[in-house]
Amino acid sequence: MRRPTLNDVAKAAGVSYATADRVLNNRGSVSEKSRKRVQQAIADLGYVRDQQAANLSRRRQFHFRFILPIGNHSFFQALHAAVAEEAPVQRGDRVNLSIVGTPALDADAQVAALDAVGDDCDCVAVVATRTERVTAAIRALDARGIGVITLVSDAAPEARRAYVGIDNRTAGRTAGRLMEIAHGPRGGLVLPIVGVLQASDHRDRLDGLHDALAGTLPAIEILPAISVQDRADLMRDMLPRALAARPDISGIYSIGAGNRGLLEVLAHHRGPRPFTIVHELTPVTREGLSGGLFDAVIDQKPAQEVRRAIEVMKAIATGTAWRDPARDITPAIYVKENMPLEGGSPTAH
Amino acid sequence: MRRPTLNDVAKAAGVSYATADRVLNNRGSVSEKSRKRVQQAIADLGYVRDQQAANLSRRRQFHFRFILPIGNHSFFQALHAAVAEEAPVQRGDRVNLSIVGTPALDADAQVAALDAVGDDCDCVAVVATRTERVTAAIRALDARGIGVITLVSDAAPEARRAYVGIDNRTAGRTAGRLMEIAHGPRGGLVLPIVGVLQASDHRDRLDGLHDALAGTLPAIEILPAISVQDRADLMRDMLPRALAARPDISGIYSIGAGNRGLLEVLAHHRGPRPFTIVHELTPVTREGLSGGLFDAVIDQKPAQEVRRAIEVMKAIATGTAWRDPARDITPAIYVKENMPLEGGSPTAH
DNA sequence: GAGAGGTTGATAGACGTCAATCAATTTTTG
DNA sequence: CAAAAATTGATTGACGTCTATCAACCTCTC
Repeated sequence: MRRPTLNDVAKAAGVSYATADRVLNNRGSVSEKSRKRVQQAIADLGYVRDQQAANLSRRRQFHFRFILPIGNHSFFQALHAAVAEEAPVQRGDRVNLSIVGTPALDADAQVAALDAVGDDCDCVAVVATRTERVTAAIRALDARGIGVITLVSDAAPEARRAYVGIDNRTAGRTAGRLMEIAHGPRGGLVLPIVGVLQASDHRDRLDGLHDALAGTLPAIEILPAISVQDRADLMRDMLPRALAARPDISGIYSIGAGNRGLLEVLAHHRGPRPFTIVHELTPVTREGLSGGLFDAVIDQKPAQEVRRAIEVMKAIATGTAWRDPARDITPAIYVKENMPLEGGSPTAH
Repeated sequence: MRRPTLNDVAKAAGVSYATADRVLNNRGSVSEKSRKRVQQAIADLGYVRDQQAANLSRRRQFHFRFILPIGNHSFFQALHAAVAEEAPVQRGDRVNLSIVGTPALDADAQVAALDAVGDDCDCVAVVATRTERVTAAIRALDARGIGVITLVSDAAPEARRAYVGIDNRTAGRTAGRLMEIAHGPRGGLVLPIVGVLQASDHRDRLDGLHDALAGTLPAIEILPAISVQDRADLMRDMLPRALAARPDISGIYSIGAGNRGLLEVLAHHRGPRPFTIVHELTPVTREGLSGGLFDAVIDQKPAQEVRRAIEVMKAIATGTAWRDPARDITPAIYVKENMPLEGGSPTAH
């Protein structure tokens, strides 16, 4: 009934504990014969190393660092909160999380944060911009034996060990598909709103939108994107003019932040309301959904991403295999009805 | 740098290890003064019990049993596969999973499986039908000190410790919202297809659909549901007649299984294709999405549910708090574009 | 057949916690 | 104030693995 220990394996193989250990952790020298017998015994008994005892004995502590943008975007705040919420839980499992904030979009700050990572750190997760310097800093860390994964935005695909986050082009295509569904057999005109077009994730989403709507018949046209710098005030300023200029706008795809402004503009909008898709489930976008001013939210589920990132980092640190995060991290679609409950604290018992 | 141990706490509190231990695990008798000082020291040092060492010492093994329906539905197979896939991973963490299959919808078999659970089992997850007998069996297990959670279908809400799965009424409402989006300013006629209406989850989804479409203007009407017993052959048989009887059907909501048949019927359907929503991401529904015959899939992400279930069971077994699963388990909406990649094996390195 | 090198067995002390025991001390009670 | 009860300290042996050391053995080679 009890699960087999390495001692059981050794007995079954007819060798000493020491030899079984040498095979398991391949150290020392072992004859081919003994190796075979031990491996056979492991297979026969279905032995699985007790990770917890192993970690204890190795006095293995994991130290993972998250380098996250700071800013007043709710999304970054949610990401930050997700990491902070995991920290105490993970501590009980010998995993220590630390967070360093950098100003959003500031590559130099990101590089500095990467360079500042100490040698006691096992793995780093960074939300970075795609820059030569950042790539170099990631490579430098890797050379020091510290794996780096990218989070949310896949900067430095050549240097990072893994990327945990959605594919933004896919997200844009998804938005396009929803637009198409909403337009049905009619044509239409979609206004994309970005933060800055230089941001690769915004560009990717926009490209995805174009992918999805290319060749729809009757045509759903896409206006040139307006850029509001992720700021609600600019949204309040620029969007009404865009809407006035083209009263036939039938869809809005808000690619970045500043959705508080979008919400207000839509609330005062006269005439048929454009079908509106926004990104990230935040207090504002929740409000938009439940109030019926936003129709769909495309979300990347930051809490889930953080948990996934920790899993991958553990795998990297222990040298075990991991599942490709791209497999299960896809943009989620929320409408009013399937929006998850907010917050919620642990249920006692 | 090193994280504090209980020994450090004891020293800081100026008491012996034994006393600190008595406070931590509240056993034995401790004076109020000592208790205060130890708790203060715990807070000061930020001590967190090392779960892994604790489990090791307690020689704590968890045994969790999954009682799952067997059947040729891809969804059940996916659920089964998800548990099987987690098993070896969890073993390394002292968690042993076992699976027992029961014929779908067979309450007696479920009761038998519940009754057969041994005392070495710490917690049970069951996909059960809602029946008095099942509820009684769950209560009996609980009385023996074995917690039971329900999975996928919330049978026995009064007796189970937790429910891990989507709210089916919410799922139905979500489908209704998508129908509304797809119909835009036009009215329409939706045909719901259920397995058996007696199944409470199917009934809930249908109710949800009615919730969401009640009062739409212009009206989206809902036909009486046809029942295909979750069988593709009945689907092939009954659906074409239903479609022929009402050529103005503009939407199909397939609530249960048998979608292979639906796919074939739609492939041969003449005239404008109804907007089609199905449940569960399976090989068939994937095929339907990518081929453009299905428009949306509502999925409950069985793999994620299984992981969540294990987390909750661990919490129940250790007596710690858990987050309400309802918080993050909501029906997912997939369209062609955001459908996750299938399968995928671990990535080495 | 002596020495070198490869292989094996036995053993021991961590790691942090649990669970238990026993003696010593303090506090409470009658 | 003595006896009883409550509290405390000190210690010990698990749990399963890691890591290291040392002696013993085997198989070559020169």
